[in-house]
Amino acid sequence: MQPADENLAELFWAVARSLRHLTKETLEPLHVSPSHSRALTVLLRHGPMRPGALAEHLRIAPRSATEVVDDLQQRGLVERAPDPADRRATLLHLTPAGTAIGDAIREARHATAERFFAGLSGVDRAELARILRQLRE
Amino acid sequence: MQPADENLAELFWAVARSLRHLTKETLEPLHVSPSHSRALTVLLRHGPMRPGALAEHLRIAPRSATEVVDDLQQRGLVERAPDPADRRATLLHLTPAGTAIGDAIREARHATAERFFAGLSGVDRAELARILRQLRE
DNA sequence: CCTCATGATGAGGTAACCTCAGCAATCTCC
DNA sequence: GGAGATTGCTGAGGTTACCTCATCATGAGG
Repeated sequence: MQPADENLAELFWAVARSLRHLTKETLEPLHVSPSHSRALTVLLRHGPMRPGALAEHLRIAPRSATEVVDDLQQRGLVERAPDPADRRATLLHLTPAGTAIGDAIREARHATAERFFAGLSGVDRAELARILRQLRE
Repeated sequence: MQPADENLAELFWAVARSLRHLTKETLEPLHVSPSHSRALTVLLRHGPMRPGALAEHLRIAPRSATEVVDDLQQRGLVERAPDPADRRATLLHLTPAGTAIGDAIREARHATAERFFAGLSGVDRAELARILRQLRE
């Protein structure tokens, strides 16, 4: 029964690919790249934070977060403010425009998930969630 | 019950991330990048083909396939031969070294899948496969 | 107050893609 | 049996999303 496992992994990646494409499609009209949308989502969810913390959330190097923030700031979606607790640090916070886009991203993602998993029965969704949760450990 | 769907997508991505990391780890000792390993796998599976066909399999632009082939050829894993059927075209085929690495990749992938899905019962694996197949349409 | 750690960033690099342009070879169709 | 469009590959050059290493200011502990 070994070969089934390789197929399971392949199946998984095939599904991941569709979901990624669908998500990308949904996010396209908002004109945000995947990496930017991830950053905005983190900031929306967890509130103002330092670039270093953002990097941790995104699992990228601190230097790379700087770059993402540069882009986002240039587009007027986030702002850098001095951190009152530490004069080396800066605090990132969303501008109103950034919050708006963040909300739109959240909604778009939600709609995508809805559409993607629509073919599944309620029972199957629950099953899938249970199994995935187990795989995540 | 809407929010469950967003969680489902997130869960899915979390699991995808673990699987990707595990796979990367397993493939590391072979010193092949993900994109190279994908190309080798395709060639191993489907035999000699033109760069254009390889590009289709990998879902990348033909020009990008040329690049992958350049790297692989430089490492002595694939060779370009003229296509007897069309003098514009070239046929790619694996060298013995390329075949060896391809086999090693296949085995490593298999072992990874085995390890990753080991925590699931046989029933759950079947369930997961069934649901994923449905999502893939 | 000196040393070492930490937060951010400048400089420069890489992998894996892309488009566009150009050159052969082939195919189409009159 | 060409003229013209099409196909197959690749050179040139660009983009995205990362990376490491060096630098500079600030902060914390002996």
